[in-house]
Amino acid sequence: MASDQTRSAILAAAERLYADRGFGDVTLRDIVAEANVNLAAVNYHFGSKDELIAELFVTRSIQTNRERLNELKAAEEAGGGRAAIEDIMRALVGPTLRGCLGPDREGSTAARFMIRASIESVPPIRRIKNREVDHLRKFAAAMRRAMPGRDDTELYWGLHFALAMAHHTIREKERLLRLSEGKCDLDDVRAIIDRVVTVSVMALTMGDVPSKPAARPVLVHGRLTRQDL
Amino acid sequence: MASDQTRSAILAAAERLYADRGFGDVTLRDIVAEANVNLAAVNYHFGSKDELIAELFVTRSIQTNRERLNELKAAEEAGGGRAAIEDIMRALVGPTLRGCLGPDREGSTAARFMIRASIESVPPIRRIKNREVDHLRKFAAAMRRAMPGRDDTELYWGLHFALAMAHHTIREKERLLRLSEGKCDLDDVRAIIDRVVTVSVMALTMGDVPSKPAARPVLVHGRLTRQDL
DNA sequence: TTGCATTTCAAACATTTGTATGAAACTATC
DNA sequence: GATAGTTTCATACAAATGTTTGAAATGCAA
Repeated sequence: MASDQTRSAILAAAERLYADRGFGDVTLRDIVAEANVNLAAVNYHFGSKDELIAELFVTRSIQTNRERLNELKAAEEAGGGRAAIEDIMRALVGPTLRGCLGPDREGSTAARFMIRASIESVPPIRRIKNREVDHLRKFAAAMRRAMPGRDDTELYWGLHFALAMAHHTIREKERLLRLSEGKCDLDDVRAIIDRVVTVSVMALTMGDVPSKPAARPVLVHGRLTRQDL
Repeated sequence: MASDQTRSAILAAAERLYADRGFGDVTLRDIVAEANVNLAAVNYHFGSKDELIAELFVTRSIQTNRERLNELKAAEEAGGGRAAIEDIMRALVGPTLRGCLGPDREGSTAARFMIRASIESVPPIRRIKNREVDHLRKFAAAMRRAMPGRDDTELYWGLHFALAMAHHTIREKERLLRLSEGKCDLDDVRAIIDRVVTVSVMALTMGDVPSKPAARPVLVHGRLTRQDL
């Protein structure tokens, strides 16, 4: 068997098993059994179990981050170098939410894996997440351009809350579903993104002159209307 | 040694070690060494390692939940049976945030333990968290009374987002601190609670007639002013 | 004290786990 | 087809871990 096939088989099997049963319950022996390869193959190809997990997570993270930056770039080009704050937030939370939620994603191994990675927090994944700060700074910079003069602190809190809503929705979607007795539609990803973006923008602009209704973000961009919520 | 002393010593040592080093890195042998008791004492007094962890978490959870319900009750009594939505949200996120953040809490074992429990997600703790839905329903009910006529879906999303911001702030406080280069003050718990409450109420009321500026939550209750944000 | 229940203790158990080894099989190049 | 490099494989290793055991110690009531 060609070397790449074994590598790929391990990656695929590992992602599937981790997605289904979580990191705590899956051993290397489970993985190699699922992949139909020898136990030693994991250490031969990846060095260690942790490096295997890291590679799985890095691969998916890079995909998401690339999508985010693509969306951000597109929004900035469309706005002539300065994107609207709403579009920036959309670029931030959209890829993550689309990647993990939605009816078609139910069967997606990648989606389930990323949800697991979000819920459980194993050392190799935590190490990678810690490097995410550099990536987020690009969004902070874009936000600063979109809202010049605004205090940086407000900006960071807005960014933080946007990620909070997105990740918590992914993490706790089962609980929200149970709490709301199915009333909250976790499959309508577009609506969820709109919702998160709207609240994020509200949080970011809440210091704005309250006497001018036109300054309200929901109205400014016109994309979000009441029925979207 | 009296039986209770051993039990207490194990609980205290376990909470301290879990708080400092996380669930993944602490073994029963570490705990009994720290507590100066015999290895078998854990299984004798608690049955299993998981039951020990469960007892630790349940104890702290009950404290938080009780504080939440007390605040809710106080708010409802003050409002003549119907609490203001802002106070309900404050009762929801206040105890958790106060319990885990703040300069004085830095050295608190309980606080660090709960942060760990929020970050890592071990099976016994996950099982307990799943039962939290019943507790949250009481807040959903209070919210329903505070905002009659509003669609339940909106209400659940608001509740969900409030918890999202609170828990994510606890979980990711280090990252937010690093991202903002210390600009976000994670020690000013009162300000953080105000912030989370304000955004939550905004999220809950954002469907309200946008043409009437007076309907904006920040202005309605008057307690939150611009300098709070 | 005697007797009974509770608690402590040292030691062993029984797995499970990731990793290492060294030979065998395979592949590609000359 | 011989050789060198790569990959696979069965097996062993070594260490860690939660749990159990049965005896010893302790506490307590009669």
